[in-house]
Amino acid sequence: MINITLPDNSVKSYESGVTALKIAADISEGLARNVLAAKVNGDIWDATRPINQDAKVQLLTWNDEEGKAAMWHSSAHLMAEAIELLYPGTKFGIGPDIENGFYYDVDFGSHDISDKDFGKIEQKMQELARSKQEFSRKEVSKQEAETYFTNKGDEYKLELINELEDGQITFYESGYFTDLCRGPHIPNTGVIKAIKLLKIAGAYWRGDEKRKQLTRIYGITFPKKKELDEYLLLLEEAKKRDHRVLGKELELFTFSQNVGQGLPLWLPKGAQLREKLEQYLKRVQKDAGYESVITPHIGNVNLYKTSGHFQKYGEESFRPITTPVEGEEFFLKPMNCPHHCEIFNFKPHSYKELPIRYAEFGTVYRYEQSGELHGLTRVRGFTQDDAHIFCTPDQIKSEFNGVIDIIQQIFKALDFKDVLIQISLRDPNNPTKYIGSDENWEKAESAIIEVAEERGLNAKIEYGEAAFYGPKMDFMVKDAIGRKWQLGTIQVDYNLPERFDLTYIGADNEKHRPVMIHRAPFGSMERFVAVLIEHCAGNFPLWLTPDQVIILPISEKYQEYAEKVLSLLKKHEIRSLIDDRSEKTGRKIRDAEMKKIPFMLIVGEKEENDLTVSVRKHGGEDIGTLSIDGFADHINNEIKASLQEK
RNA sequence: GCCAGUAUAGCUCAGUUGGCCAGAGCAGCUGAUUUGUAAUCAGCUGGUCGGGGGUUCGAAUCCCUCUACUGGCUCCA
Repeated sequence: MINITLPDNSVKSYESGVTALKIAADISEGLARNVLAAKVNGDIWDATRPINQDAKVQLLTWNDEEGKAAMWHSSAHLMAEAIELLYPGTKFGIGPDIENGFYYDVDFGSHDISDKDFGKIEQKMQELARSKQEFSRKEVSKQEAETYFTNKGDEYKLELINELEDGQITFYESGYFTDLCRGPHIPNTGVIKAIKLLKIAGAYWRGDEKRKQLTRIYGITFPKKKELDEYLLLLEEAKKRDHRVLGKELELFTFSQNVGQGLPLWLPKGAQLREKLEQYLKRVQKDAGYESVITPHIGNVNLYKTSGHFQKYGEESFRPITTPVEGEEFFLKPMNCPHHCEIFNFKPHSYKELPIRYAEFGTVYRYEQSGELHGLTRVRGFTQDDAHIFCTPDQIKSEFNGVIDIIQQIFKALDFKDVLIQISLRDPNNPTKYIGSDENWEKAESAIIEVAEERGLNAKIEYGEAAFYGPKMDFMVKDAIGRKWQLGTIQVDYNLPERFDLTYIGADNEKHRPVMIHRAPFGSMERFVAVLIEHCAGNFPLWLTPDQVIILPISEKYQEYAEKVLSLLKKHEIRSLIDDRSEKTGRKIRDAEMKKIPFMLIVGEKEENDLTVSVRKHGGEDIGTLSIDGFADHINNEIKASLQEK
């Protein structure tokens, strides 16, 4: 007999070999039907796997992340089985569960597959699911595993097996399909009720560009049809927040084939918004001890040879600009740092001056691969809210703190709540690929980690993700459909100070090497605005929105009064406009609502006589009638409050 | 760059298996209307069907190619 401890700490005694499924059945029949997997002493197991010793057991259902994962992973197998039946000879790569659903990488061989084939595959999956195929786990020797897939002729699985240790290999069999798999899986496919294949894409085998590209099919499944419908509706809704859609609707930015791929054109309203953001950050930075610098958009190719960027990126950049002078070449600047290094080198520096902080909204150009371009989030010409801090190694920690203050202030002001923070450190297994002394790296890495701990940041540490020149901390925010985009970044750099021979004179009257910190709280104006649009669905904070107020005269008779209101609001620095079309008020309100203008001021006879405005907020809230100055105070107080409480 | 898909008016989209001068709604323009909290009415303008090449008596529709866009992969100083 063994003791099973359940999450409520109750202990039950069972025969050795009991399964989570059996335990569930003892609690209730319904639970047994819904149990997808189980956590056994912290590991996720099949609900059907025998438990042979005392264990803590937690039953996992669709309501648990791990339960969903087991279901989706099992769905990947189900899809593979359907594909194998429909397209004999297909070879399989890997098929994991992901955040929303699953995928499987497959090599269809001579079959041509597109999304037009989804219906057929879904149908087959449906059919197989209904037959309630059970997943059976089997431990196999490396030899057996190799024999199986050699016979099957699947070189991908053989490659995976080759990297596994004998004694650790398991197969899962369901219906006609046997896969190399660690598991766990759901008891049977019967719980998979709703199936949707979502997208098809090429994916390099093992993520290696030089290897064969397999066909990746993404899908998602649910235990109820209704949940699938809800999920698809959610996706539809998310698409309405897409910054490319809203950017067009709200006239913020556009692209032109004539100008070029990935080169955004900011329309007046977008430019207005961007300027507000820039002004906001400039003020914050001034308070934080930054100095503005301005540098040109191009630089002599030798500058980038010094920085090392030419050697690393020259080939895949915009081609150099030539001049009438033989052999003279310039590069469009792909980053601002080399220019700022030259500014630092303008004169000798004392340790007493450090840290020096040079800030510039610097526009840079990078020839990104065409397939990488994406709205405003990935472009070829963009403006970084860049700054470079030159400091001593001992100042890294306090400078990091200062930059994080700025980033958090910004994210708060714009109401970004789900910010993922990543700390990228050296790969401990590959210490030679980094520049800079161990001592300095050690100092910087521990400073970053300490800062994160002291501030209680929920930061994820990634080893091996550091740049060759230094560790970094990145701030990421998700877009409407859950893609992560890096916005703020703070990077330590030991490389450029070396290459540009940057020095300062220390208290010992000797030359010392400063450390350089690159940082950009927004990341780039383009990407930040894109994510901001998706985040607020185009309903920008009042202080930021291009048009704050629209004045709606009831009829032409009140046009003059409307203009008077406009000019008074202008004096209060409130951005307003008048809808002077010969339309009914209802129509003007509707259009203003769709333009997402925060305040609508309806003016007619009453208002003109009393020198007031009737205020309607975006969304329909009626503020009532206010004097013009009263309204101006109202709006300015609202702005002040929203920026202060942050 | 790679895989798959898409491209019709400023926007959103129709356009059957190739067949007369390519359609709608919205936007725009003109006129009427003078309007009180989410669409007033009428008329009009607007497209070399992404570019180029081909097949055909005939191409928006089929084929090739280029370009751009979408979803992924890879990349991201």
